[in-house]
Amino acid sequence: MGIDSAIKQSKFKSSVQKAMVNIFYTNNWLRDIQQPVFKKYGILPQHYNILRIVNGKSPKPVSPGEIKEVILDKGRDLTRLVDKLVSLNFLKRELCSSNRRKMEITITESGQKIMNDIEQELLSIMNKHIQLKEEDAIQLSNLLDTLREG
Amino acid sequence: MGIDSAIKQSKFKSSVQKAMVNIFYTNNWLRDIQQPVFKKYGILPQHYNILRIVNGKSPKPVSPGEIKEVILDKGRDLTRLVDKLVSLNFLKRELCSSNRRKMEITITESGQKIMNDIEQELLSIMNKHIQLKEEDAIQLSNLLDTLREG
DNA sequence: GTTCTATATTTGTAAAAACAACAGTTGTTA
DNA sequence: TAACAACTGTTGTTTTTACAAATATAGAAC
Repeated sequence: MGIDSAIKQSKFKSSVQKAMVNIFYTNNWLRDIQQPVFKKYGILPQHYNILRIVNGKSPKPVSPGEIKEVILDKGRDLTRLVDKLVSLNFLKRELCSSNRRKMEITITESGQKIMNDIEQELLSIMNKHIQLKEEDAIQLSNLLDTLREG
Repeated sequence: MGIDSAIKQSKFKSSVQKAMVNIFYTNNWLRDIQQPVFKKYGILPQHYNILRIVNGKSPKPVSPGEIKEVILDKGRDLTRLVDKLVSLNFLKRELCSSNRRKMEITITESGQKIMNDIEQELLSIMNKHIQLKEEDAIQLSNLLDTLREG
């Protein structure tokens, strides 16, 4: 369903305006599809995002500041997001010995396991809902990059 | 900046995966640009969204249920979002006389004024940050529509 | 008219996000 | 080495969201 009929609006101020609304709408659409997976594992998308970042550097430790740099949704409350993952035993948090302002965050075995499980489920559910040709996906990504170049 | 360097990740499972991450990232990027405008007027994007919907039908009244159908971010707490707009005197809420389960929501003059003011500021700030060719914007929108067709 | 189901919105509550203020550590410089 | 600024992360508070349960009306079946 095109964006026009999805939100029952046929007039946009411009094509750029329309594309922007479409990005918001598609973002929410994707989020709603993924939500059940995260819910099943009792965490939020942001938690998963953090697990991926820490896992990506494993076995090297990562600090909250380094996570903040690359996390998709900036400006989140890292401390309490990590708190939860620590309490679930998916992450470990220790004081950095060389710089005692920093924390060293590492992923645990069960953290890696749950991350892989979620990743598989996400891929599977996405494959069910999205049929986008390779070339279209590449072009979409390029256009989004272009949009942000301004 | 391409999505790869923006989130410092060079490996994606697939082009579709990469495009999805790019949608999330771009969505947040857009939201962060618009945020100061909404903040200046003391409301949230969702409030603005509601104002636009009600204004679009004006002078015909709209019910919460009808708003829910077309709002960009579904499943929000319409009642309390409208509460705030009513308390700010941007919307009026009255019982529908023919169906007393329904509420009739209409926009006030100051609601229309603030909506137009915000719209202008958003267009202006977006023009500053986004330079996307007409044809690219159209194609982007089409690709997003295609993605959701699955 | 009574009961049952569907509709339309509101309320209660716990979780999460936003935002600012805070505290400890390090580096610099006089 | 004392004073001060910059860095790193945490805490406190208020607002918003998510989700389930509740209210109230309407329409249908009997």
